[in-house]
Amino acid sequence: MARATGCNPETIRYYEKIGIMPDPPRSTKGYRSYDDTHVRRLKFVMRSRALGFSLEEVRGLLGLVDNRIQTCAEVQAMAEVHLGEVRAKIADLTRIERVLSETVARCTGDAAPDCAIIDALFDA
Amino acid sequence: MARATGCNPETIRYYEKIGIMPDPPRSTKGYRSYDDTHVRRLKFVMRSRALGFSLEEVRGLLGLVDNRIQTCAEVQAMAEVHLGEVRAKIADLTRIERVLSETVARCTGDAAPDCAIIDALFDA
DNA sequence: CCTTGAGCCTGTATCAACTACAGACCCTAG
DNA sequence: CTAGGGTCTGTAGTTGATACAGGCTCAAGG
Repeated sequence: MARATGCNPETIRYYEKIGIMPDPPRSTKGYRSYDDTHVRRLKFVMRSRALGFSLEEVRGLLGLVDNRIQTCAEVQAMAEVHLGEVRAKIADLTRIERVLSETVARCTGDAAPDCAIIDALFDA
Repeated sequence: MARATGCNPETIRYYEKIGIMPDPPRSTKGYRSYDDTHVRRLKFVMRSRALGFSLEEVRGLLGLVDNRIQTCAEVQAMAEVHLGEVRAKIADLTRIERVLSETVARCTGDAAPDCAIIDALFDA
């Protein structure tokens, strides 16, 4: 399954341990054997993670999936909360980017004993 | 010092433990006593952290400060590396934001048994 | 047939950057 | 004199994995 999905084997076992992935059936020697429902579920998890959902959020999404919900309103609500968080992070980082680039721009980069960046960090 | 800086006391002790802050002198009863060089240094750390520098990066900056560097080129280089990382994170999150908002927009939010978001996560 | 290398198994430790206690001590105000 | 807050040390928890250690199994090559 690691090869099929590109997911690290240890990460798959980790997902199993925390209950994101179900305990799969085992061979007589104890080896896990997966079918494509597992692969499908793992890909769902990986895509959700790639969109920045936390594992707890993924757990919530999977719970909705597993319970064969009748409306998609809950899913939409979760996605919108997450979207808000993503936008907040972008805003934070953009502010940081602005301050940092302004500060770096003030730096001459030469052999001067004073450094504008250090000064800014000390005296901002 | 926690009150003076807004930094959590346990965080200050943590910074001391990992060597970001120096071991301060102690009162006879073992209480730490700080002066304004400590406050100044802690504020430097807090500002650096607020700009997204990791503690290792902060350690590097402080090392340059402590060693009374002759040029600010090194500081500038560190800041530019960090600025690149910040910009990369913004790009990542912007991509996530786009995909997520497109997906959410496709969701009707009504009582339909199919959810566009879940489908997208399964079949993207 | 035997070895070698790869993969799998469990369980534990590690990372960043804190935060949250437990259990003890101390200090000040009412 | 006591009640509350703050401080002290040391340890454990958080998120999302990743990295072993030590052992087992399996397939291919010599």
